[in-house]
Order: sequence, then C-alpha cells, then structure tokens
Amino acid sequence: MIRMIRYDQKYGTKKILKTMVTKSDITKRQEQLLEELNKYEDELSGQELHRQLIESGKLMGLSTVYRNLQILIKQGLIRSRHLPTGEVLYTPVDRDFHHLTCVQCGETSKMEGCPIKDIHTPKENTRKFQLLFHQLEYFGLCQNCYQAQN
Amino acid sequence: MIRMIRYDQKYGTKKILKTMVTKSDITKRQEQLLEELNKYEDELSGQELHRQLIESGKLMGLSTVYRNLQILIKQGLIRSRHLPTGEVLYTPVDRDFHHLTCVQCGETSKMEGCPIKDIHTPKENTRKFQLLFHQLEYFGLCQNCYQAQN
DNA sequence: CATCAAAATGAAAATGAAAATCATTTCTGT
DNA sequence: ACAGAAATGATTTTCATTTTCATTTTGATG
Ligand SMILES: [Mn+2]
Ligand SMILES: [Mn+2]
Ligand SMILES: [Zn+2]
Ligand SMILES: [Zn+2]
Repeated sequence: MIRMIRYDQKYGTKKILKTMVTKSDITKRQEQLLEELNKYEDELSGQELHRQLIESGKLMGLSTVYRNLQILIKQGLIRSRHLPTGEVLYTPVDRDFHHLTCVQCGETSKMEGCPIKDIHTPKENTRKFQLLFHQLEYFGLCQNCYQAQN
Repeated sequence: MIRMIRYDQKYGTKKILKTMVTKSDITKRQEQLLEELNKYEDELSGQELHRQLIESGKLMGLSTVYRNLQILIKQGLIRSRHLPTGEVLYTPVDRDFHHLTCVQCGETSKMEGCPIKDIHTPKENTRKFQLLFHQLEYFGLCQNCYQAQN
C-alpha cells in the first residue's frame, strides 16, 4: 500500500490524496498461506494446506484458505494445477517444474527443467495478455501399466 | 480384435488359436463417443457429451460415458484437460491446440499452433514412458481484467 | 479513544461433477 | 441353447470447492 499524503499548512493536518494498491500488497492471511506453501517442496491441495496451517498454529477457516488462494493466483504469486483426480494443487509461482503422469495408475514423476523455458510464446496471442504462469503436463503409460496392458 | 483361427480337418471344426487385442479395438459405445466428440470443433465436458449423445439418439447412461472416456484416454485416442472451474473437457487426441485463460474472469482463447510441437521432451524422463499426449495452458490476466485491477 | 462503515472471516449448508453400487442386460465361447 | 464374464445405467454416494450470512476485524475520521 502506497499513500500520497499532503500536509495542510493552514490547519496543520495531513490528508491522504491518493491510495495506490500495488501488487506487493499482501494481507496477513495471504502471507501465512505463502509462507506455508514455501515450507513444502511439493505442491499442496487446499485441504492439505488448511490442515497444515492448523498444525502450524495458524488457525484459518477453510473458506479463507480457498478465497485467498484465488487472490494469490490473481496476484501472480502462486499457481495451480489439477490432478486427474480433480484435486487442485497449489505452489509458489516461481517453481518451474512439470510432471509426467500415468493415465492408468496415476503415478506422477517430476520433470526437472522446463522444456518451454526459453520458447517464444506466440506474440499474436499473448500481446493482450498479462502472462502469469504456464502449465505443462505430459500424460502416458508408465512402464508397469504399459506392459500390463498386453 | 484379431483372431487366428485353425480349421481342424479331422472334425471339420474351427478353433481360435490366439486372440490379440489391438489398440484399434473399439467397442460400439466408444465409437459413438469418439464420433460425437469429432462432431464438435470444441472440447466437450462429460455432461455436455452425455446430453449431446442423447439428442443424437445415441442413448447412453452417464456412467457409461465417463467409464468409456477413461478407457479412450488410456487407449491414446482422446485427451482431457481441466478448466479452472473443475470441469473436465475431452477432445480427440490428434487435435493439438492450447489455450490462454484469464485467472480473473475465466475468458479463454485458443492458441493456434503448438509451441512445443517440435521440442525434445527430456529423454531421461520419457524413456520409461509411453507418451500419449501433453497439456499446455497459459494463465494470466486478459486486457479487461488487467486494467480493472488498477 | 469512540464511532461507524466497509471488508474479511469462518461455521455451516449447498453445490455438482464424477465415482461407486449393484441389479439387470448383453456378449462370447463352447 | 447355455453359462460365465463383461458391460450397462438408474441411482446413490462422495467430497472438494463454493456460497451464505452472521459475526469479527480493520481503518479512517473526529
Ligand atoms: Mn515451465
Ligand atoms: Mn501441443
Ligand atoms: Zn501406471
Ligand atoms: Zn479476464
């Protein structure tokens, strides 16, 4: 939060001329969420995060967790991805990794490195977009499941 | 389904020696699902697909729709992606496009062309994987929402 | 410090897509 | 035709997420 304040010589008072909310404007709750997400190497679901917060003594209602996760996404501070099961996982936006997932058994392995790290994202598409993050996931059959299929 | 059949001269009977189930082994239901998905340029959710099938006179229970969509995915014939809302959209696997999605209003625009079309997917990761499809989505703020935020 | 309005919170209820159940139907090989 | 196996679908269940709304917190102002 940035405030532009004018001092009134006549009355010796101060007046807020303008209030600018910047991207770095994080509430206490949001800070707690971010802090908790950073504590774990893995992504966390909303439910897991809620549980962990309580264990850490940071009491917080479930609605508040979900509400503020959405805000953090819109602020470009975290990103989310859906598991095939429907759960949504959250992670700080600066962690750039992706996964291989078996469509049969759900086994997931993290890929180190991002294949599109230095790929040009088509300009004609992104011109109008304030890009926040990307999601890239590969799906297929793990060795076990591939063999079992025959 | 491929059958190897031996004719027994002695008894005048036929015997199935071996049955090979191949990838192209599609049941009638699965064929109907694939056919219906191909009818629409856009991806369809399970619910939408179910509705469309009924309208097309291809009566089918909802369970059967979901069951066979999963099988089609495992066979490498269709792929799926989750909307931020949680709905899952299905589309034939050979359609290679991706989306930009606004994290604020949900507006989605299709990107023509695939940025990773000819990118090498890290070998050390995919060696053990029978790759079926990939998912790539960009998230950010559309022009409207970006401006409205300030 | 007191006041008041606006914003945030959270307990509880509602939502809804997807999964599970299970009685019934269809298929398949002999 | 017969018997076991597989598939189907009406229905119920699940459960992560959203919505509701009464209460609490915040923050500007005098
Ligand atoms: Mn990446
Ligand atoms: Mn692609
Ligand atoms: Zn597997
Ligand atoms: Zn938008």
